[in-house]
Amino acid sequence: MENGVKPAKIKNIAELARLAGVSAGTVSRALADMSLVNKETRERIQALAREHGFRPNQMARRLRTQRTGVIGVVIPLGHERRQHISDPFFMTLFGYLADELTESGHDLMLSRVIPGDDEWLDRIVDSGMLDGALVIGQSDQSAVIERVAQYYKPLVIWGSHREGQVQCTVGVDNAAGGRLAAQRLLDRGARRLAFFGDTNGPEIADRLAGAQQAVAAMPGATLHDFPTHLASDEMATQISANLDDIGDSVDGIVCASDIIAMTTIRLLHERGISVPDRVAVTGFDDLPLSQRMVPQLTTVRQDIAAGARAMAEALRLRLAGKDAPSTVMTPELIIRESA
Amino acid sequence: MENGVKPAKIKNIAELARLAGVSAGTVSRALADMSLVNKETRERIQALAREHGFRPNQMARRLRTQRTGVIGVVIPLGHERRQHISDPFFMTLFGYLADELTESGHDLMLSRVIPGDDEWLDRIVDSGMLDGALVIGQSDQSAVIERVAQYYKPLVIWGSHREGQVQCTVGVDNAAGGRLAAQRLLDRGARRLAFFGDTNGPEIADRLAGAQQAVAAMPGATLHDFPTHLASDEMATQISANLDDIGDSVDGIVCASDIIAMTTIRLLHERGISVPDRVAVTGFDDLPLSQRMVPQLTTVRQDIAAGARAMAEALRLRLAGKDAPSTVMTPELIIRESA
DNA sequence: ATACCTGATACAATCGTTTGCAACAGAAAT
DNA sequence: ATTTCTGTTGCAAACGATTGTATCAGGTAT
Repeated sequence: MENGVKPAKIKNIAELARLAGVSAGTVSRALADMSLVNKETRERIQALAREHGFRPNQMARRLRTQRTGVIGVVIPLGHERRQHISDPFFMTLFGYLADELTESGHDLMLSRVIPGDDEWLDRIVDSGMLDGALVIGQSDQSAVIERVAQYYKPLVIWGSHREGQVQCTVGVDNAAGGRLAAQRLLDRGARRLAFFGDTNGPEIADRLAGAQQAVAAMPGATLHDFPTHLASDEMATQISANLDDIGDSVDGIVCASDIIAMTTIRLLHERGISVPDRVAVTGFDDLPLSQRMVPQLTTVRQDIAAGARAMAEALRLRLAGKDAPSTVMTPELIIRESA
Repeated sequence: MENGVKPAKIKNIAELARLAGVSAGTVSRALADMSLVNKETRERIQALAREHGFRPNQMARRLRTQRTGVIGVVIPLGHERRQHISDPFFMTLFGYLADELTESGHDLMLSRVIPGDDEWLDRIVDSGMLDGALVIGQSDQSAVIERVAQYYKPLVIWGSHREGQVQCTVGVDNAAGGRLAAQRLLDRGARRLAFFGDTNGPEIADRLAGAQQAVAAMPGATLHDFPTHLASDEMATQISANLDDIGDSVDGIVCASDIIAMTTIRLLHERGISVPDRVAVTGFDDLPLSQRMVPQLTTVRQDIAAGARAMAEALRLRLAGKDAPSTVMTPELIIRESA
């Protein structure tokens, strides 16, 4: 090696075995550092492997052992085809999940799915290349997820928990969150509220329902909801249209996400409408950046890091064959400047 | 099926073959929809597979075909151990990459690596489970990357291009970017500049170098650089310290990233220092959120989406055995409100 | 009647590991 | 001198697909 000449590339255990003058089985055991093989042989083989830069083929290993060490992360884009993976909420959650799971030696595989039929999730969990799967957001695919959850255990979902559900979910109480946001606006004296969000999935629908409850309990208060897409390019034009529609008739806006809130505030600012004085705005998520903007966002906090931890923990339990219940986290109102 | 009874689970091609009364090979070809097998047989087998929810094992398939359809995405955290995957710039780039590559049928596997030795990248590309790899950021690992790039072709790096480099990089001209940012501040009349960023990796070092060039060309202007970590929790306290250090002696700050700029502006705001009137601030990256904040960020745009496209394209070429050169993109100054 | 296609299917090798079981040498116990 | 361990190693069967080659029946050309 001193002259820098690379030894010929070893491509499998058999070749290394021949080189070492032992059998393939012994090499396999030696590389796994099993005490079954003599310490000297073991070290000799390991040294040889290192010298030749040999690493056992993972595909073969996984085929044989029937486990992959890979966790699938899936985002179903059922009702929102144009949404991208680059959506900040998803990316943030994904980042924390990655931090959690790579810590415990797993790899993450990302799949973005546009459900074309009812089999998309089956295809993923039956592909034979995953030890478990995480689904981010139920979109409008709750039924499919529920069906798969009945036969595939190592599956954890980010989303809303419903009574009698088989699927193991992690998420905040979205109705409570919606209530908190609307209540905050009402407490500030706002009475004519609007809701910006796409209610096709259960999560946002719950947030709207919560907001409606709060408004119903306050005599004289009204709430009007405006469908608002999440795909970033459409969002701005749609919110613009919403604001034109509203004119001066609204004094508080419950936004279904921080991104929507951020865009809304930006557009209000452009129209010379001051936030929170003329119109108060609440977000939902408490993304890291919502405290970095001006004005800082009053929002309903989902503790994304804690959520990721809960998902990882539930998955670990389920991978070990144990059962893990759903986690419903309590949302927290973070009062900053926008409402 | 009308009574909802699930047929017994088929677990491999051989069983399905027995059930269909044909050989395993025929089933394999039928599922691949090859015209070699009779149309009727083919459809019968496909129907049978669908009915039993059978899907071929991907591990076996990949072992046999020697290709995996998986692209590895690696972030080396050499000089910045505390940085998380959840870093917004990385997540944004990763999102676009995912959009690009899932489009062409690839899956993405994420690995976060804290280089403990010089073999971390070898381990990844030799693992036998990847068709190719993307490395995000060179950190202080340029030498390792360069060595691996010499023998492993389907490898594309996000980072700085240096003369004579073997590795295929995609990235902006960081020195030019640094120059643009500093020049903008000088053009507004600022003369006592500061640079916030961690110059251990080549990218940020280049940005600083560019800024220094611009300042050197302007008589009477000065530039002082302050090391600033990227890990989000440390960043704020460190910037705070920087600002204390600076006092009133600075009228323009070149920040090495949008996140640093955003945090800096926030902290200036808290101290009652108006941006851009008292101190002008530039960012770097042009993350989607930098136009959503108030004040909107004046920043040096790296077209992350275009970068992702270039990386995907270079990788596709290299997967096909062709050669692909490095791409150096021209940074663009985006003038908004902060400077 | 023989030779020659052609379309469809079966056979068997292969990908590179892991792992239960057999084998074997040398030492200790009888 | 035979038996019984004990510590190592080799052998060979999985794992579940893909794919080049052989086979074979039926039809057409000679």
